[in-house]
Amino acid sequence: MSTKITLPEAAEKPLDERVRRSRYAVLGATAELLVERGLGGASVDEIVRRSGVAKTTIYRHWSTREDLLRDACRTLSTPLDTPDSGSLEGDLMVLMVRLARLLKSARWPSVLPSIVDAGERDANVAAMQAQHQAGYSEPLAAVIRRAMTRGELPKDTDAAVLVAMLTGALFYRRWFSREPVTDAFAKQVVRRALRSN
Amino acid sequence: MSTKITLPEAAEKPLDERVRRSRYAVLGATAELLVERGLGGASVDEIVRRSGVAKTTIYRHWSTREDLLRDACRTLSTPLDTPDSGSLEGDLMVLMVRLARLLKSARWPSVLPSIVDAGERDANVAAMQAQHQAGYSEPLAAVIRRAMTRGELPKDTDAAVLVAMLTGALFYRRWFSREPVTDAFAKQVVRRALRSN
DNA sequence: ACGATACGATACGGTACCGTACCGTAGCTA
DNA sequence: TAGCTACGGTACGGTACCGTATCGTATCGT
Repeated sequence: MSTKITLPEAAEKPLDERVRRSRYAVLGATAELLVERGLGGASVDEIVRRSGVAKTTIYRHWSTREDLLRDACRTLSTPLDTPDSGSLEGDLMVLMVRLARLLKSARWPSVLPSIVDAGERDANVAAMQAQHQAGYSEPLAAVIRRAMTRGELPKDTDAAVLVAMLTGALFYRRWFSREPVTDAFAKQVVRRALRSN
Repeated sequence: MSTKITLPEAAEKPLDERVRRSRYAVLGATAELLVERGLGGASVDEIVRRSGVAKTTIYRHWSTREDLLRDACRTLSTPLDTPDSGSLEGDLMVLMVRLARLLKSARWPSVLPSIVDAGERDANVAAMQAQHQAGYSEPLAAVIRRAMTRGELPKDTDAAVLVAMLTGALFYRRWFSREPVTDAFAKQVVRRALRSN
């Protein structure tokens, strides 16, 4: 009857040390493999080799390979918080430069194409990925909305269009044209997006 | 000594009818599979099943699976020509709407994520893909350059930035945010990109 | 009509992969 | 310290895949 946490059973158990170790090693190795070789390269046998954990044990913790990959993916994303520099241009500069750097260095971007590809033919993956993507576009949308209430942007501005142009420009360079994504480029995009608004 | 065509041996031979049929069937089935299931789904065995051509025969014409996939990919792209409506906005509207429709209907976009993913870990694929991508961005760049000589855009405009924002906005919606890519959206992007220039 | 050549069918070797069964052993917690 | 529980190793069944070998047959061009 304790009304502590009626949500899921978050951290209920003390948790056997061996379990903790195994899970940690497996998730770590899986994340590495995802980054290096994408979804297709993260085979269970390879995870066994790299983590040093027996296949039997892996299947004691995750009932299927996909379960494991899902869990491992969650460890890869880098959250993006919402700045408040006082001006729209300032906020966008910060966010876009941060995004540009994430695209060059972070682990998630190197897995993303696999996910997008899988999503092309699997609605569950697509939904999960779109939701994850929203985590990155939301800060941009937030500073844009704030600028609208401030009067920095016209009230009828379509935030989604602006977000697509900003984020899209970076993504386009990273994966499609394969040109470098520099800080300077990110800043140019912001300046052009804000011309006379 | 006939100076007809000194280039490669384009269409030199009469070509056995059986060969023509086999190649045609195999390339067709492969293209279908690429569109439906991506690179990974186009296995040789499946191509055999769908084309009705024996595996032996396939390997008589292509020495490896990758050779075959390369050939099949070439049949999938839809060329984009350069319009001349008289104004930059008109040209961009035409191009962007055309691109938006291609993204919804054409065959190539459904294979592209596979290619991008492969390119992430294979420089050859990456180069091929970037070159292919240039085929789509070049018309945009062309009308932009023309507008600069006309004085519709300042001389110091960076065409690459503009191209990335325009194309990127569409691609972003198609693959990352997974929101619809409508004609109206494409037009909004163009209008916003040209604000006060 | 005939000879060269392309074809189909089948079988195979080798690899990689997923997931399970079994069994003996190590390590944690109480 | 005693017993529960997680672990490692191996072996396995089943599938999918690539590419080759072999051999008899059909079809094309001349």
